Amino acid sequence: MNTQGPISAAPLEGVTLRDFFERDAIAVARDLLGCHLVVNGMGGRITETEAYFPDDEASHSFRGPTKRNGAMYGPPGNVYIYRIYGMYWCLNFVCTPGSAVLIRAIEPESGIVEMAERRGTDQLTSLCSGPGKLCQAMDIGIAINDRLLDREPYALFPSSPVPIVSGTRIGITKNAEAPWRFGIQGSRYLSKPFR
DNA sequence: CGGAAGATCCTCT
DNA sequence: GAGGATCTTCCGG
Repeated sequence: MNTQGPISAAPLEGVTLRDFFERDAIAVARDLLGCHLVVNGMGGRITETEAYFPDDEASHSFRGPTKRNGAMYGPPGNVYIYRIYGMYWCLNFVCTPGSAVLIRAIEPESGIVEMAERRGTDQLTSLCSGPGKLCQAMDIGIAINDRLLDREPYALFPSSPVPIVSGTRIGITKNAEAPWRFGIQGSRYLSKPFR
């Protein structure tokens, strides 16, 4: 676990929540790997992320602000949650306006029993190994959209650098060749292996 | 105002 | 690996 404080309170060498997120989404997506995310007492170590940009056809912000993506234009460190395919939720952290990092997978650490219940499985590697799965496990939905990460029910803790692998993003058709998916090398807790 | 697409997941085969 | 579930959002007409 972390021996430092939350990113908001006891930053990595004096880095505030804003300083951490007010950067290029690729840098943030890489630096988030290994960090510990806890929501409502549930969560773990972030193992997989993806970066999205305003001039990126695959991004919800590509055509500017809408009712759905409003939270993407909130302050750095804001949370953007949206429904996908009519049945799952996805969790994002806002960087610069219209840029965000999709949290795609987590290695379960806290609240495992409750997460397993919500997911209907005891398989540790299946609890949070996908953007929809981790929201279901951690009870993340629109009720906690558009909030800052340094406030309840969120808590984010820093990490030392981890070995990183990258690849193309999952499930998109536009701008599909951009290598903006990142993961912890060798992790068993990914939505899909990197090749 | 209709319709197609969608940053997914599960269950088969 | 393919197909279905499920429904909101947003774009085009």
